[in-house]
Amino acid sequence: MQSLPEAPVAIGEAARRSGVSAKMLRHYESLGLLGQVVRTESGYRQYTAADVHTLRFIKRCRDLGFSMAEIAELVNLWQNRSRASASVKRIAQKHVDELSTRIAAMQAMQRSLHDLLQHCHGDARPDCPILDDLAGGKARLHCAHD
Amino acid sequence: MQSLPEAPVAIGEAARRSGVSAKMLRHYESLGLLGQVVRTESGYRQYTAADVHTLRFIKRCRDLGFSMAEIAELVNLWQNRSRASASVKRIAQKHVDELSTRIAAMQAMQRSLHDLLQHCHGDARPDCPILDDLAGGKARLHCAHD
DNA sequence: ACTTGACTTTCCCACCATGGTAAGGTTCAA
DNA sequence: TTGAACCTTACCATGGTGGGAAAGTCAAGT
Repeated sequence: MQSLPEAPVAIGEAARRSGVSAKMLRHYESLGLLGQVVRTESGYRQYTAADVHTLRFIKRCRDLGFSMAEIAELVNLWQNRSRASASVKRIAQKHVDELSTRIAAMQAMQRSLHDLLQHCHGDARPDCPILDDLAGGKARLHCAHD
Repeated sequence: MQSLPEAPVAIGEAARRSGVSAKMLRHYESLGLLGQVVRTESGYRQYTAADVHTLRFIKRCRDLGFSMAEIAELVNLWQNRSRASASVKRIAQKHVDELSTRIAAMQAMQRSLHDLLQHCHGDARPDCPILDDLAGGKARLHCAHD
């Protein structure tokens, strides 16, 4: 007999329904993201449909790269009916900006490495412009545009 | 009196010259990246010019995003005169590929967030398309191209 | 010679999000 | 009743870095 969608479920089923591991469910609870999770007499956690919904919310936030601190804020705002959408937008905008910074940093790394790769013959010989550049001794490669 | 560039230096000076913190110098040593670091009678580490050079090599690798495991390989290759440049190129190419994957993932996050931001008025009202999307309840925003 | 302050040593703890494992209790169906 | 599947808590690991405590060392000034 299957439990109705509305009936509370144990942690394994909640994990399946939310796409978050059971381990993480306990962790999120310890972070206070789920409030009070009801227990059975024997101590098993009982997740309501609302809990599973919150977990899916958290999952989507994680997939978008928000930190747990940001997610805690977002969950609070989500559950606060008198929130201002500006608060949400501010968090999201800040995260976008951080992503931009990190993407730019990684692209810079990639450009440098790409240049180095182009100059390395990559055969059995020991001389290697990549190592020369990393060592910083000889003239730095800066001729990606020549 | 300043020490000559060739004279061994203590950890603080080595940190200054390499741009790596003293904390990390000890850590890198514990990872075996520097081999045997000479000590004074009283136990102070003495970094040679070659050590500082290696540290700068490591620093540059870190700046390019290589993992410590990759750096350990690169340091070994760098110090191995009979290396094949192909080995270096392989490591660098793998790293570039990993960077590409991570950049693409972050850009996907950014696109999603960008779409959400465009639909959120961001004022004092509580209704917020960002939260609606994160909650996954209402229709997902997928109209970046409309 | 003594003090002071800057430096160094080792050792332990914290981060963040996640996974693993171990030892033990619970539930349910065959 | 037994065994499988599930659950509980508690501890450890990752990776790269920082912080801090307690103690030893060094150089310069008084």
